[in-house]
Amino acid sequence: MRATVKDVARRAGVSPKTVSNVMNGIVPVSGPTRLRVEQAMAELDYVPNLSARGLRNGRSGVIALALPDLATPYSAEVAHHIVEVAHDQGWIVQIEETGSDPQREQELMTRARSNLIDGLILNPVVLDESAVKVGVTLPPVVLLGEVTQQLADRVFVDSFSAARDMTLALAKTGRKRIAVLGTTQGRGSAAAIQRTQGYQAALDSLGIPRDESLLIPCEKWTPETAAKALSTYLEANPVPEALFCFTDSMAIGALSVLWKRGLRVPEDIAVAGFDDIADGRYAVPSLTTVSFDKRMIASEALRLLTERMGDRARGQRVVSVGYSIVERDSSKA
Amino acid sequence: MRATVKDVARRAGVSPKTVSNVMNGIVPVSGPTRLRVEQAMAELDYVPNLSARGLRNGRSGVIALALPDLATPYSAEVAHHIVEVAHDQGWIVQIEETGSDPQREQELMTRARSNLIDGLILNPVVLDESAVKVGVTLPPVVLLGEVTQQLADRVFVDSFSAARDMTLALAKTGRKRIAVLGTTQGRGSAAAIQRTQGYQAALDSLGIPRDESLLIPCEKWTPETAAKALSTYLEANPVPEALFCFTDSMAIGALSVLWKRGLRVPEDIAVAGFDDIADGRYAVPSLTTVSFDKRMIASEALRLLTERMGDRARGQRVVSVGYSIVERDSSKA
DNA sequence: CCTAGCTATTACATCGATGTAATGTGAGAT
DNA sequence: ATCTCACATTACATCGATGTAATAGCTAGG
Repeated sequence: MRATVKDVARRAGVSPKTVSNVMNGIVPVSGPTRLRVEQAMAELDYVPNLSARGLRNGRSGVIALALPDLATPYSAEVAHHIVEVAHDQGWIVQIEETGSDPQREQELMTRARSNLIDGLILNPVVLDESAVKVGVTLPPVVLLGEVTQQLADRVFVDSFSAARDMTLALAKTGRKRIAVLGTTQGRGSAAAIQRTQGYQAALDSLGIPRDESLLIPCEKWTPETAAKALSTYLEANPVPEALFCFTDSMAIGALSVLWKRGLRVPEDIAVAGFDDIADGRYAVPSLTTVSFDKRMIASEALRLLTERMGDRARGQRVVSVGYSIVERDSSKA
Repeated sequence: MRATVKDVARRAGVSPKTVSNVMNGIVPVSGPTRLRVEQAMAELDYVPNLSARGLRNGRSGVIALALPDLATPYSAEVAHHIVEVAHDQGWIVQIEETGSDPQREQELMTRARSNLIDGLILNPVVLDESAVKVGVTLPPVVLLGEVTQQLADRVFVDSFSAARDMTLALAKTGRKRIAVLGTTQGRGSAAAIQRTQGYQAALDSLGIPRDESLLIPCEKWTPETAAKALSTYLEANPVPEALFCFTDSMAIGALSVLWKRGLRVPEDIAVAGFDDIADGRYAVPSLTTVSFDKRMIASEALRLLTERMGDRARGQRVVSVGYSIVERDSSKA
């Protein structure tokens, strides 16, 4: 049986509350008493019962991190940083996967409190804003990434500007026929929409006419789907001069397809991605991408979350994390 | 304020215990009463307080998953499957990162119970067996992967045999000078040792003399370190005919280096990995690897864990998950 | 019409930690 | 030596859900 405060108290010859006081350090405890208690705790290998503590003070010390799919390199990197930062601050992180299911995203937003959690960091894909009843008091939530509607605190990278800058960078190497991979048809993710618009804004500013046939749709942003989409596209269309993939994962799928077809990158076609995942650096050829500080995203998200958990909420805050265009071999002039 | 059983009870005109009975379904509740209670729960948007429940029955419904580094594609894939399987079974998963730190691995093994968790799935790298005091009652733990000493239930892939088979497969394409990347110097991970031995066993069985100079050490198994190790190696040594990397991640780093040096894969050198991560399929060229069913690992780990959490423990169980050699472009004859 | 023999429901205590309010202990002032 | 006053410590109640044991409500048999 595990030791409780009572056991420690008995052994130290004090009351349970004093043991508690030693642990929390709010109520002062005299030197000798504190020592006796600490020794007793050590001897009994005492570990506080977080359920009991959580019950008593209404806080569990646990935050939830909800991502579409942990196996995605991008999500994995974000999760890694959030877990690390959170642990440094003494938080326990519990993982939820949404599978990009809007309903699941919903549910997590509104029912978060159920699972012992004090707050939620959610990376939504298709959050159906209309479904969130206005006025419903949400638990402390921080959203990661682009969202069409401002529902809660948010940390994001300016996809529009980044996509625009990447398109400009590709154009600067002399390529004019720049295709994008990852546009979506129906109700797409906010990120897809913004990146497409950024791309088009760049073309407009360069005076390059928009060309519908250079938008390669790809609903799911995975290497598999990207590879398939690009293969299909190349069957029916001429090879573009450059290909801007909306994520590095898709770019990796694309590189694979291009190589199999004997197209040389960057000689025949330049390729770029978005996210700067670790594997992009080791892709063949190394991948030009939009890079940003994922640790910063993690720490900012946690800052917003803890602030909201601590104080009363005051309006909705938005933090934009900077980005940079990293040109590697895949887009060499 | 959140609704409690008391509120629901009052609204339904019954006692709190009856509400509890409705939820748990163990004690029978008559039809009409059950209906009234269910309606009251719905109206109040009642969500049970898991802290309180956890306190009362000594179970939290949470298991911890401890991995060296979530950002590693292999870890991420494993985590994904475990989270998915666990959720299907109604478990909440909390993430811990060990950073391959033996002490942290220790701590998690012995103190697991502290963090509201009912059980632990741990993927150790260098678990210093000697430090686990024999006789200390461990919480329910399942280890993933190779371990030198049998400390707890375990799910693993037979690294020795897999490495042997992969080496044989590479040899069958006519290559004799087969190097391995990922051997470790001092106290290496159990996986490193077994894979090295499997490789050597294959050479022995083929009558190929062992060649120390074909063991390329690489302590950390990441693309970065692998790339550096291989670069350094190639400065001072002739190019081997084949390169067996102990993980796909390392293989991806290796492919990048080979490409940069103008070495063609598989014409000049064949490359193989281990783990069958998603990105390997889209590597350039696609990566030959040791494949195994990660979902099976997840579900077996969870099975062992839940069985142990439920019943009394009876001895330590070991589950071996099958593997297969998947030959892709990187090792074409 | 009453009671044995059920079953559905209830009151109460409990899990472990901690806030509250009351008690105990000491030093310093007179 | 006595009385404050400050401060360390304690007893008790509490958080919310649920097991236990007792009770209320019911049907069927006599």
